[in-house]
Amino acid sequence: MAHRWYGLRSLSVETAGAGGEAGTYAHDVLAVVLRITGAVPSVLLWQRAREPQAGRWSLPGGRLGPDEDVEASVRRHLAEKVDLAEVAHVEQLGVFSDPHRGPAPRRIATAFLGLVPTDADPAVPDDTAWHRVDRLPETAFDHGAITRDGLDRLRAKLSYTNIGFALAPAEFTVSELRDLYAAALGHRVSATNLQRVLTRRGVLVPTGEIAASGPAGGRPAAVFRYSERGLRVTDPFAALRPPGEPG
Amino acid sequence: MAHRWYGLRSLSVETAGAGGEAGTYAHDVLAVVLRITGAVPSVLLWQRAREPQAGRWSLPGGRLGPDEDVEASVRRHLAEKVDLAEVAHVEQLGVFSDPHRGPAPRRIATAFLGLVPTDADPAVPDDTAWHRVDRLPETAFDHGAITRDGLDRLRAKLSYTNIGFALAPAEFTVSELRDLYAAALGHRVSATNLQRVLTRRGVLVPTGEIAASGPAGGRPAAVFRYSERGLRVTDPFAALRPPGEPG
DNA sequence: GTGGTTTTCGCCTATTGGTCGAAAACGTGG
DNA sequence: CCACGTTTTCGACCAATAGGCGAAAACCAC
Repeated sequence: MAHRWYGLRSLSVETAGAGGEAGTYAHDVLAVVLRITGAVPSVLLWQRAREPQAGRWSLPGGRLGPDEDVEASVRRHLAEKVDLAEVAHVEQLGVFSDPHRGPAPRRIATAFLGLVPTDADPAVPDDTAWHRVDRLPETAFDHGAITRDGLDRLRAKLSYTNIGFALAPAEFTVSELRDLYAAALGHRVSATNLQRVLTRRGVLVPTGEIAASGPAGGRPAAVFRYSERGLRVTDPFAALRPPGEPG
Repeated sequence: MAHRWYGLRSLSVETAGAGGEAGTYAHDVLAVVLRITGAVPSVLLWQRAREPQAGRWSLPGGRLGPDEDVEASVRRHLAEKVDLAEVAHVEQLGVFSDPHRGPAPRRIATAFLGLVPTDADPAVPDDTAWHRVDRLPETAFDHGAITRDGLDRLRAKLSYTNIGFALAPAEFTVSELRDLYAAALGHRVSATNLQRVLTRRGVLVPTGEIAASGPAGGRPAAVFRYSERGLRVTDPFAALRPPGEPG
């Protein structure tokens, strides 16, 4: 029978060297913090000063503390690298647990995705910098793969949620938002379509203001904002919805 | 500065009682294994024989071993409760890490969703049984909430992926599939629409065979199967896709 | 064969998304 | 001050998807 261990205080009392008691593991939290810079997303990385992997770049994070859950922990560790108030959205990506994802002793990591609006440019410590995701430096451990997972998650959610609120400034024109989406998605985006889709879904609302016209002339653009500042799934998204309900 | 600990072999050498070395935690894997039984989904649970929470019902799972990642681990533990060959799909749900989700010493859990087709009726140990999700017994720890998370994930994915392949038999009629979807989603489903949507997406293909007609007469139904036995996202699902590409 | 039952298929409509081009509203330079 | 380029906005049109409904098809039982 299995599960005998459950509820036992200590199955094994041998001390497994410096790695902690057998069957327990250090648990880390990591954050893929993304921000649109110019025409591409960038990720927040810090450079390791010492072994292992000295000189390589790591995702922000740290060890899970005894009195916090993983989300509280990642927020605590993030606060050491950026102003938490600038991180507009945080969600869990998943667990990375390959026994050989780093040197012994083994570490388990729960990864998160964090998003920072373009108009925020938080100060960062000396060892920390934004790196374009299309030109990542040498990353430590599996942090490159985790970064790609985070970017994939962002791209997927841009199309069926209002997650753009966490990348955009509080107010913006449709053109600015188009550039933002194009940078995040990695392909051109139609401003016409973007505006229609997002307003029809109710995620974008006009403020009524008109932006000062750009440097090269042209018709001044209307100012919009996201109707909600928390994550919401907005796609109809459900073929086979309950009969009689609107799409 | 943070992250000093990273790379240090042992930050603290004090032994934190029976809970393992300070800063390390036992890591469990848990599985929400669902199967459509009759008109509602059921979840595989086993009844705890001893404290803590003796008599309550738990999700299958167990402790993460030193040489396996969480997915390998959950498969290994599941094999003690059901024939793994009957579990058609496994995916990660997320981490549950509330410091008070169970009695001390603290345990972290990575939860998975597992799906078993209706035509499989795997033998289970004496302490283990299927329970309708609308009539859950008293569950241990946070396993009730985790079960709900698993069910939510299944319902969401039914509408925009081919995940039904993991619930349905290898071959089936549209009516059987409609009943399956209705049970999983908890509301009526139109057979007309189900067939049209799933075939247009290419997830359902007719085998060419005709099922023996049912007990009450009626036109014999065509037999279908899923075109693919692995998970694939099938919804167009991307407003704002690259220009010039088909929807 | 007649009636009841179940499945299947063809129309019709509504909604969503994509493309295109015209009109609106600005600045600039002659 | 007026023609021109530029950018934004809006409407028209088209394609694809999804839902609803009812007729036709194919079976069983009597």
